[in-house]
Amino acid sequence: MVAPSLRARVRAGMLDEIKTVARRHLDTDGANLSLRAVARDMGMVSSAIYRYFPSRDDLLTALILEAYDALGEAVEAADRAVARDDLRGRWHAVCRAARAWALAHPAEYALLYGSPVPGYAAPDDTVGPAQRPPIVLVGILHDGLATGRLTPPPDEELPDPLREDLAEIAAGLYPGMPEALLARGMAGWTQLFGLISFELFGRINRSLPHRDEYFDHQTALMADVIGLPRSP
Amino acid sequence: MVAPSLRARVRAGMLDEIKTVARRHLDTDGANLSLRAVARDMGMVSSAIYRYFPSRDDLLTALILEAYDALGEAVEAADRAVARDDLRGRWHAVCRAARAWALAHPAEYALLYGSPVPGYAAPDDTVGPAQRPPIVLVGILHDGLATGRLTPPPDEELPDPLREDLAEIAAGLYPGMPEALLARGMAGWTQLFGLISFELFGRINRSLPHRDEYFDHQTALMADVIGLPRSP
DNA sequence: CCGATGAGAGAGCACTGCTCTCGTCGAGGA
DNA sequence: TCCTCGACGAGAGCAGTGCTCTCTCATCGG
Repeated sequence: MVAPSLRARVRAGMLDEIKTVARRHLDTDGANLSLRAVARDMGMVSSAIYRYFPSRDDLLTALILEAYDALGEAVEAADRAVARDDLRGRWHAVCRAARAWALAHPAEYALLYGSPVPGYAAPDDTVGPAQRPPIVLVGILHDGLATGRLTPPPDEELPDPLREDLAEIAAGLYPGMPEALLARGMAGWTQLFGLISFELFGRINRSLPHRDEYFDHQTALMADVIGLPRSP
Repeated sequence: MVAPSLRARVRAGMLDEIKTVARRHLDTDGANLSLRAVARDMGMVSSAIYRYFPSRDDLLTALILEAYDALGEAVEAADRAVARDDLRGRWHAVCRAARAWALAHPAEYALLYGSPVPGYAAPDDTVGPAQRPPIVLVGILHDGLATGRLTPPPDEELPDPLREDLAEIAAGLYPGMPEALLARGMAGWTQLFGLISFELFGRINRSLPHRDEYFDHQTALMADVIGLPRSP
């Protein structure tokens, strides 16, 4: 491992500082991030930023990538902190961690799961980190199957094309997972995302002051749907 | 009813035309609507738009209001077109109508349910139209209760504060609706929104080509959770 | 030590939302 | 019928944006 030159280290520091300042602007001003404002905050001129990021969208992409990883790390850490065989506890921990991260970083969450920025297409680098939360959720189901604590739902009538799609997804994660169970896991993930988005984008607050309880109840409902056992 | 003056009629026509052109721009360029571009398309100068909308945000608000009403109308029409006692049929019709409207008007859907435009606060006029879809969904539950076709879920252990919140919401819609059932209805609404958003914001297409089947299966799953009877 | 390279500054372009002013023209009242 | 007031559109202008180009200077590698 060769020691990086001074220039390289300074450059890495600048990259970090730009992203930090940009993240701060994101949290206050929302998604329409101003490159010039970031540069101004750093005592630089806007054109200097282009030495580090070829365009504003690239800066956004970097922020999105880091946000995906931060969310994924938070979710995985929450899962790790619970005993492996406490399936329902893991489920709730993961859901709460995702919500907590979103509430703590609303602008970044909006960047990840809000309406796509027009004219901006997320590069392929993002699909990996983006799948970490749902993979954790499905991992709980897999562990439940493996230890026999989770009995898969009765094999309901799935249309063949859908069954094949689900089987292919399962093959990439945990081969042999029953399609109906995977579908329910995805329902849980969709529900989790919908819950957080509703809460964050302000379509629920008015008439539902006790949001923690509501969130826990709704995620518990999905845990029931999936069939996670009640007590560890 | 007094006949509106020529000037008033011309003004109303201009308002409509501006909104129409703006909607067209919305569908192509996304949420960052350019007032100047709209004016250009109408052969006007940008400042002239300000005779009709005091700011860009007000134009956006008008579009949002109309979009809420269009979605609400589509959903209510779908509900009306099904026999009242076919609860599950109504549920699916409403869900499909919402999805179809969203797929047909992605930019407007993003305006309604995507990340909030920074610095823009939706005025109170929007809460009414915004609640039309969930009210339709809950109406299905209410009809099911009234006709005895829907048996409410066992009264699960709801924390008291949550039960009170739900009771208050129920009081404003259908007094006496069991809180646990209302909660499941809201879960269905959250799920529907999450499904559409995932599909529209491109976080699902890659690995799930048969989206119609997936959507129907997921909404059927929520119909099961709510307890809607299988056949009419 | 010296040339190549990276970094920052500054000017400039096309664009944005928005404000202000200035003619013009139509509708309603005297 | 005339006249006044108000609505309307045009145009210039301001501050801000992303981005490009050029110029200068410090740093690094050979």
